[in-house]
Amino acid sequence: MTEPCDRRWRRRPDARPEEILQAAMLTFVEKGFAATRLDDIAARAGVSKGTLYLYFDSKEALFRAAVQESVLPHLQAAEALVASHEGSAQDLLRRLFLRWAELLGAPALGGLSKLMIAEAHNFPDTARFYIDEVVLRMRRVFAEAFRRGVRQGEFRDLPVDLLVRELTTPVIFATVWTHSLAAFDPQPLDYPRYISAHLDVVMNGIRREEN
Amino acid sequence: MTEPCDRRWRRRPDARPEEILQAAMLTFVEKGFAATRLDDIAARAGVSKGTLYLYFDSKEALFRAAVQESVLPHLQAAEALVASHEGSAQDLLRRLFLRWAELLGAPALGGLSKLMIAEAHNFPDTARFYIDEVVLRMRRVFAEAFRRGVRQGEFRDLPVDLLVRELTTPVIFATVWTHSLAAFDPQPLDYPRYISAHLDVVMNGIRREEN
Amino acid sequence: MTEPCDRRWRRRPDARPEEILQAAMLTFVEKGFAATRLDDIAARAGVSKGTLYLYFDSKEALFRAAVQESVLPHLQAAEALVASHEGSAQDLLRRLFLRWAELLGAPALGGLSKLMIAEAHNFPDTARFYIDEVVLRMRRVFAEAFRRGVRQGEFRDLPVDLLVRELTTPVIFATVWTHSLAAFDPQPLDYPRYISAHLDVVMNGIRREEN
Amino acid sequence: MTEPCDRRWRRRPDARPEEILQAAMLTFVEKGFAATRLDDIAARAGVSKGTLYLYFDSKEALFRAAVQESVLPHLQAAEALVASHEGSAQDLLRRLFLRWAELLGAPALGGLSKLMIAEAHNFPDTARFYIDEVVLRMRRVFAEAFRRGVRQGEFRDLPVDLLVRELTTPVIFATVWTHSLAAFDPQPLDYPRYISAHLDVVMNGIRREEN
DNA sequence: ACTATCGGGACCTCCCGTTGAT
DNA sequence: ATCAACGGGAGGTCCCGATAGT
Repeated sequence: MTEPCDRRWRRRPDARPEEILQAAMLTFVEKGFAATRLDDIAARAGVSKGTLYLYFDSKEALFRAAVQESVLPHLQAAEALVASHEGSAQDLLRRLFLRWAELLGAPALGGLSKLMIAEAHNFPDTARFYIDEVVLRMRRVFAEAFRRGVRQGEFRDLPVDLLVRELTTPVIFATVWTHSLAAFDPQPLDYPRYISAHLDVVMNGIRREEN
Repeated sequence: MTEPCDRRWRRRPDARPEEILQAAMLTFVEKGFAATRLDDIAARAGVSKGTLYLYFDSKEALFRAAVQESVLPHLQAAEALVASHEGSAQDLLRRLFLRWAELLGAPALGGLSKLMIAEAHNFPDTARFYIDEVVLRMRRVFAEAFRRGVRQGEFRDLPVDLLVRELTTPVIFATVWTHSLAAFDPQPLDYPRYISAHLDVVMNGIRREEN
Repeated sequence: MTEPCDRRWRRRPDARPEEILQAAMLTFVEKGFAATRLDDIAARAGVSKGTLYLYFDSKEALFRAAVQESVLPHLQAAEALVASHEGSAQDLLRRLFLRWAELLGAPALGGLSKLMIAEAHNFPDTARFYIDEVVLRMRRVFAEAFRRGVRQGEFRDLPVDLLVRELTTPVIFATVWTHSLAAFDPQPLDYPRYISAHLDVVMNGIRREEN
Repeated sequence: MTEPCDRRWRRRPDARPEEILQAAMLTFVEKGFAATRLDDIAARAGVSKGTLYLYFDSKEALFRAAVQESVLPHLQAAEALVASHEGSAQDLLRRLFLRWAELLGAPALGGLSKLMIAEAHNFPDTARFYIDEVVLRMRRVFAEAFRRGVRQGEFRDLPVDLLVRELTTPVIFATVWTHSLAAFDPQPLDYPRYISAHLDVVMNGIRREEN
């Protein structure tokens, strides 16, 4: 009966913080912390500048919240996948990697690496959090998948730390590049093909030759 | 009457712009464009803020000049090396790569990649310049060295573009990481060993098997 | 169906404005007009900020109402006492003074002097009201008591205006001091004793010597 | 030769801080801390708002500096007068009192009492400083003059603390009143006459009857 | 009547670019 | 050429008053 569309604003009971965080993350990724104005974030979130302060104490608090909220859910999902997976380690590693690479391909999460690289020096606390709770945690997830493959006789017994880096670093760099200089690069990167090729190389390199 | 040339305490006016550019580059790399204040740069260069405006029209002009001045000389040196080199392509490629990697290991130049990645969106013109006059130009230098090796029968005939990327990308990413999140990473990267190992892998992969 | 009158947990709506005014006065006295936030008042009154606007049009209207409401009832009581008193003028003056001093000793009314002194410049209309309807009216009450004593032969025939000031000024200042700097004064003021002593001095000074 | 008057601004090498403090004190006294805008102070001092931050870190720092700078010189002068005075204690006390009362009659210093009374609750640290370094210090100066009179047989041996309060309190209150509600009081106070009369009463009350 | 939520705007703070002066 | 001092203005922060909804 009622037509709420005409009202100047409607209450969005619980979606507001997430919408704001999403808008904040996108803008921080694009411009960096110092260059983004709260007006930008507010406009993108469709709210007023003052509204931001109903949910976050300061620009910096908003920054920290955006970083944390954008990664933690996916990390838990990745850990859950490793814990619940039954079957070959090869399959687990493939699924883990492809899902992770797909997430990093999306703007919000993909730009996060670039953002943290750019702002690490200005926000050491957040950088520490990012290293400890995102980078190292993700490395542990992949390492566990690797080790499981070794235990099950699928993979060769290689140094896990180096393997994890070998697997993840190119993806992260491709993501960073995509969200920064790729727009000006006349020799663009075909991300999906790149991901797929890289995965094949690594999987081929670690598979145990069964003769 | 006065002989200013001999006095140690007298800075040669000619050196001023370079000192300022050096200070600017270091500060921009650390904090990013928006977060660095001109007073920071001036203090680091040992001059007053007003002095900056004797040599540069604005903060942005100083940014552009710092980016350009920090790379152009080395690019010319690299191109000259390729042009003047006599001997095996293997040797040329090794020298080229190691010199380049060494330059990127130094703070001023090493942070440039991180800086451009962080600010590409805010300074599209400078990003375009960086891509065209630094990235592509460097790729051409390596590509030329590759092709020479193929012509001379030292290397296999592989797709040059991919080889160049394969060779350079890990170095750039290591540099970016070093100037950003590496300070918080408990699993640090041994840069020289990493460079050396990477070079060996690539050189081994492209060398023509002579049986 | 419902019987709201008997339920203890149900605030009587009639009391709301008074509770708000009380909270407003206490907060204004503590912090001054500009430094008190409407949220402070609302929290102290146990209501939401929006509720304030059901009873008062603006922060300034609330300020004016708080000033007026906190004094007018007592002024009427004082005038009624003078009008209805039968007996000696000495007794009237004593009772008038002690009751007045006791009122000013309470936080709500005592801080009013301080508040008006602090805000007179910012609220000339309210200051004028305060002078005309509080200060001068109170002076008239005391002056009437004085004059009655003179007429009845109890007091000497002294200039009334000066006597009123002599009687009231120290009390007002003690009140102002109590609500401001007294908290930091290592030599505190014993208010009741001070009041009593002051009254005795004045009464002694004006009493007609009957020899 | 040069006509500096036409220039948009001239450097005021050392007078700037004092000019700003003077302007700040006058504005704070008029409006209180929260209601004065830095624009007001800047305009009154004839400088830009940004210039204030060349000399003071924040609005609060400017407030504290204004309070301290406006009283400390006069306190030192008062203490020096007591230390250097030769002659009767009566003369010393008269000169001390009249000079002090004259200072409090001027707007800058006179309004300070009102300002501290109004803001004591919001700035407890500054209030403590004001009590310890201004109020108590001034009381000690007067107490010393009293005691000297007692020692020299000029004054009766009365409780010094009470005498000091008896002497100073009416002046302070008159000052406070003058800078606040006096503008609206139809029965104004003749300050010089009031000061003189009050001094006579006290001097008469403490003088030793020599029969 | 009452509250949660929000828009709008003022003010403090800070920093870029300029001016007066050496 | 160099710098201290300064104007101007933009952005973060905060709060009053208004709105949607119960």
